[in-house]
Amino acid sequence: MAVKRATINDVASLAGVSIATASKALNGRQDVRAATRERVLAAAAELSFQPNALARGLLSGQTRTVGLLTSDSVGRFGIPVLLGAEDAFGAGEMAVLLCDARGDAIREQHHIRALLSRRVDGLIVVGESTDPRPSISKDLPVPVVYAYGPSEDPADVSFVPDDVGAAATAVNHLLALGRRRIAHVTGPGDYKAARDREEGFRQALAEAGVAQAGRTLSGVWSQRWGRHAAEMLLMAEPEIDAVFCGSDQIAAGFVEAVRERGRRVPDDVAVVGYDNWEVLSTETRPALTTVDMNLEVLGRTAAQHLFAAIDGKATPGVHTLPCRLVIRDSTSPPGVS
Amino acid sequence: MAVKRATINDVASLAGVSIATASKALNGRQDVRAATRERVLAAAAELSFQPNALARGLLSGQTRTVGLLTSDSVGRFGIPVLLGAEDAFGAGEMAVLLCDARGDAIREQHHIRALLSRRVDGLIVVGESTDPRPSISKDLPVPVVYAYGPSEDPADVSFVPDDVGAAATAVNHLLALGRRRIAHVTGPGDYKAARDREEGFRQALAEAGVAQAGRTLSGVWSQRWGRHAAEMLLMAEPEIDAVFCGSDQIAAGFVEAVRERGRRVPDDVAVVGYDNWEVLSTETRPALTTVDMNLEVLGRTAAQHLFAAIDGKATPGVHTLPCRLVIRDSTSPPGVS
DNA sequence: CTCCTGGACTTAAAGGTTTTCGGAAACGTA
DNA sequence: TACGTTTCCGAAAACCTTTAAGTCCAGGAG
Repeated sequence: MAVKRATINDVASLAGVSIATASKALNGRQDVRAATRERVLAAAAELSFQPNALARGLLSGQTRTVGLLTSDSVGRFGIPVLLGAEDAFGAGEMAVLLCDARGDAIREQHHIRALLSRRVDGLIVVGESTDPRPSISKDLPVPVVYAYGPSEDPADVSFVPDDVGAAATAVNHLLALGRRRIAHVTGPGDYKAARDREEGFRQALAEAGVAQAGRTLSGVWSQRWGRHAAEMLLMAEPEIDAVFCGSDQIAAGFVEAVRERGRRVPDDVAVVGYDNWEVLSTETRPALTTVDMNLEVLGRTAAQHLFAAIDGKATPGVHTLPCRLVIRDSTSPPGVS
Repeated sequence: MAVKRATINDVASLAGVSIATASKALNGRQDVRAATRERVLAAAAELSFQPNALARGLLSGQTRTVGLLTSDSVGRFGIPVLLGAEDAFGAGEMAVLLCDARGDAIREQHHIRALLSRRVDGLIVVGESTDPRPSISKDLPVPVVYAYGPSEDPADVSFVPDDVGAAATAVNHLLALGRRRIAHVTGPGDYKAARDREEGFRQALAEAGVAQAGRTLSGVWSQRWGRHAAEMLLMAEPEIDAVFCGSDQIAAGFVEAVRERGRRVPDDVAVVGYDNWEVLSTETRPALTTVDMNLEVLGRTAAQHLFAAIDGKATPGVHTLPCRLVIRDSTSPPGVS
């Protein structure tokens, strides 16, 4: 805790010039003599002057601040997006105002008003799932970009991971390894993520002319369900040689149960997960081949697009961003290719 | 995207009063007639007027905004603290400006300047570990509170979890269950967290007059190390009946290896973890008894204390906050008390 | 010598809000 | 009527910065 903050007035006094000249010198404008500029800069340094962003914003109408509205406190998906966004912004001179609505629409409205009153230049809305969510863009004086969870309104700008494509890629990887009896274990069917991933799974199999092994098993996003599903599956369809799981949690439970049953991963059953949640995917035995949704990239892209929108150049629609298959030992053991 | 923002001037015009009167009406001040206030409020609602926080802040010198400076992008510890802080702030009308320094001192300085130029009312610094970190409070015009990772300067205000006390509580829990051959497996010794937890472990054993089973095993914070340690320990000290692990990751690996060796948890070996990282602690078999550091509470407390500091009433020093032992089946199976 | 040009600097306004202070009207009292 | 008091409202300053417009002066052209 130190002294009073210096204003440009103090700087100008100390340098013996008017505030206008001080402003010009500090902002690198033209009509100021080199010697004068030196004096002003020295004075500013001496007083450790920091221009008041409030006054500046009041005048320019731009705060160089964006609001980030999230709904999933737990942050499993929101946090990477947030980091990516913060990354893109931090590179420049933007700042991020963070708000967590805790899934409550009232609280969300409250936060939106607070952000607007702070005159943010734009808004990023991070969903807690890939299911479309109600739009908030109507009647807002600033542009909005949706990340991970898209807006229901196609006129809005949304960025989502390509779950369908990534699932297909994962299955193609299994097919390329020669697996032909591939099962699917996933989360609740009321998640769009579960439905999309199943669709990608089906598409890839259909394209290859391979039949699905057993029926899709829908449960919850937990290791427990993964274990349970593995036991059921090994009982009902003992000949399966691969499984595509809808999440790393499910996959982690699955490989554990497979091991306990005395079957080998990947030799007997290859397993692919989803999310690349490192604490799970790299710590299972064997480590999981899994889909990384590139959420940081998604967040960064959303942020960059928000810049464009602020500058008036928005490209509406739901943009799907590619995911990336991370190949580890659960499909392709070391030394085998 | 909608129309121009209304100013208090527009509201005043519409209501047929001066801006001074409009301001007083909107802020619930005294000397304005009830009928006039009604008119102003109606006008404000009609124009959906939002006072410009910049102008207000410029005048009052208070932005009702705080900066949150974090160093651990991955967010294992920072995020709950952040959420707690956001919670405490959000209840009022505060907003949080989030900055991630990525562990880089230069970037940190950069962020501090940016936050100061935005005239934040205070700063919360979230550490990535409980190891003391360099102070940034010198010569800052706003109060600073450190959360999770304390400042090196004892004149600063820091809030940290009580690792020593929590470890002792965990061990006392094991002692109360009748265990007497208790081992300790933890992370790298250059982490203060590892040293503190070991100290609590030792204190509790000493107080009970019980000897430690084997030597403390220091490794890394991973499941792999937990499994490895379990194998070594079961070999070297087969008579152990309990283990206190320095993290849930280690504990998760530990119980897994114990199970594989055919020993039962908790019947043969009781296991306590640390962190209450739910994806691990509730999904192991059996679910882990573990220490919850109450990080949300810690964040909330830090935020509340920052309020106090902004109002001029700071209480310097390192404040330790109690943790909470979450008892699950890895020490106390269902049906047994 | 006058006029113009251009450089270096200053004055003043603007941005939106709060707050102090003064003014005016209404009313009661002497 | 004159005056004091209360109640309500408006004018203007203040917060800090940027910028358009204006001032002043030296020097060059005519």
